[in-house]
Amino acid sequence: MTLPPALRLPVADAAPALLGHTVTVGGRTGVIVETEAYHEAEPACHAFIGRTARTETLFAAPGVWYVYRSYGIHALLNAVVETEGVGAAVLIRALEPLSGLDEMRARRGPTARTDLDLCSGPGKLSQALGIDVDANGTDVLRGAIRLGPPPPGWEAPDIVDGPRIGITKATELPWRFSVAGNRHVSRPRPRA
DNA sequence: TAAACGATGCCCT
DNA sequence: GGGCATCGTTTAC
Repeated sequence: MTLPPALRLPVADAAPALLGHTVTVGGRTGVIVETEAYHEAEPACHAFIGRTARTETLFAAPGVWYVYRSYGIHALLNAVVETEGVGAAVLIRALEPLSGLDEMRARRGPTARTDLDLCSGPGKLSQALGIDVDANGTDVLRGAIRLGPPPPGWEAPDIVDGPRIGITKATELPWRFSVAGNRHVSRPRPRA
């Protein structure tokens, strides 16, 4: 296994390039259909304040996960990108479930009414796959959470961009990317 | 030691 | 489509 080249791109290019890649935990796999880019130069990124105990992972070499807790409840999964010493990461916002659907349903519980609810949000996909903050800093190729290339037959999708979700700063940047028309994105039709 | 704050999700209309 | 619950972590005193 070799590191996906997308992880070494500038983050605004890495985020759309990661669409179509797979994330696997145990026997559960999903295809990335929605991402957001975060970079230390803009204030919405955790790395904007510099290196702290919390943000240290963001400055690592590409090839590790940055996992943190949001709203005291949800674990959010990011792939660290660019180069060592630069705080940049791609937030994985939604997956299209590919295998291990039964266990995803069991982990999500009865609130997931349909399979569209399994991984259609950054907190949801972490719960469905079993990702927690103890995976922060782990390797994307050798750790418990595996990043893989797009599955056979996957074709380069049409990509829609728009403003990022749930932030109050730098909202003018069109750094949210999703697969056009995919039903598993967390908020369809980002620009209407 | 204490207060504020979310890179959200869920339930209700 | 919109409003609110929720609680660990961070940051300030």
